Amino acid sequence: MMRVREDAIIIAVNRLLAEKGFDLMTVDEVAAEVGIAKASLYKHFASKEALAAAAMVRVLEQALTVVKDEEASSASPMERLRAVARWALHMQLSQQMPTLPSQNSSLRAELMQHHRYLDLIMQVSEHLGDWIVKAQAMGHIDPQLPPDLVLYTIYARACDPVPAVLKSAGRFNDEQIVEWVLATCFGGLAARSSDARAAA
Amino acid sequence: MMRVREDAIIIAVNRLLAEKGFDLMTVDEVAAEVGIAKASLYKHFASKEALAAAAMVRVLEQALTVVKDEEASSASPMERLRAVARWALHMQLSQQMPTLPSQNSSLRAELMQHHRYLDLIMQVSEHLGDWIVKAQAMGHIDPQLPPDLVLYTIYARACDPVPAVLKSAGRFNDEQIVEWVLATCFGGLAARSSDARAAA
DNA sequence: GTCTATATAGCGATAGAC
DNA sequence: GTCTATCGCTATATAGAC
Repeated sequence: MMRVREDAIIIAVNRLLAEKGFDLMTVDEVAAEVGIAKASLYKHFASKEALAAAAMVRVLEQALTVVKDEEASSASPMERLRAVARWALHMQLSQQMPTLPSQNSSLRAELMQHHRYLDLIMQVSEHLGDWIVKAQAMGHIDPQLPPDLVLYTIYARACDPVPAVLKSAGRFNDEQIVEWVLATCFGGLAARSSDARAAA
Repeated sequence: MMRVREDAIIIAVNRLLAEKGFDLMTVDEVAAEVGIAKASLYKHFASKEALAAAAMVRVLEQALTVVKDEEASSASPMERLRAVARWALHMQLSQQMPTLPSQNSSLRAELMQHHRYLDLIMQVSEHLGDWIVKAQAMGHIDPQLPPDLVLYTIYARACDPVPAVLKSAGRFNDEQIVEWVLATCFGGLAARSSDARAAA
């Protein structure tokens, strides 16, 4: 019962974080969206930062599910990385990816003490990191790039501003935007030899 | 005299925007950094949004200078694009690139009415857009990518979170970080045929 | 646990003297 | 134009009744 209510709260927080971000989201809005009083909210979560942390935990749990589904598939490490990046881009375009400002120190402090958050980040990172080194060994990911750089670059797709800008331009639908951004992320802006063949 | 004072204000705003972002920057901090009273600040700029707009105009003027320097050089369109992206990454890493939240509506509304800001954005975009189509015609930039996608992807390097994360990891210096991020932006994460040769 | 009502504080912006 | 002092508002968080 209490769990159901808290789920509703987290879903509302998630939506508002995706829509306006942490700084512009107000606790009053969250309470209004859930349909309860603000004081009741604070019976479930100690602070605004705790609300954001709970939303991040939720999306990381979803991410871990996606990761484990890929792990159980027959896809190659490179294909798995693309699949996770594709999922993150879809989440972002459908306003379901909460984005937190990396600059807000009070929020960072709370997240760094949130054990479940840290544990989930570590679990996801370990799976992705494993895929990255394997994909590099197979020659699918550039073996000269530091694995951390590859990992952060994929993580950054979750808060990439390009999809939203492309969407507001209105010339592409969500599927097309995701594929374009994936193409620039993994393929780069520069032409490849295969591009020359395709263009010819 | 008034111009000198306003320059000092804009420089302070620029630094604070780069450090904490618009929402966490307070007008009191700006006044303290400049060394004047807050009320005096408001004699020069009508609002906090106007302060941010002035900082954006300043950095866009610098960007336009970089663009025109490249235009006057003998570099190829592709090399010019790389050079501008490199400049933006250096500005970001040295805490001189003001980053504005795309979600803040009051700020967006003010910027969309700021003629000089819009004019500068347009000028820079026209130069970059010209280079992009030329680089595509020369086969240096993937001709299958929409030019707008390429433009936004390059603009996004100015607020890419990856450089700061790599820097905080502490394993690379600024020069190396810039080159790694440029490599992923233009070359992509996936291996190229030339990578296979280099790795062998 | 839920509510109404309120405490507390920070911030953007202004008044008014000099 | 600069200052001190303050207004007015909003937002986080809490008190206390039910």
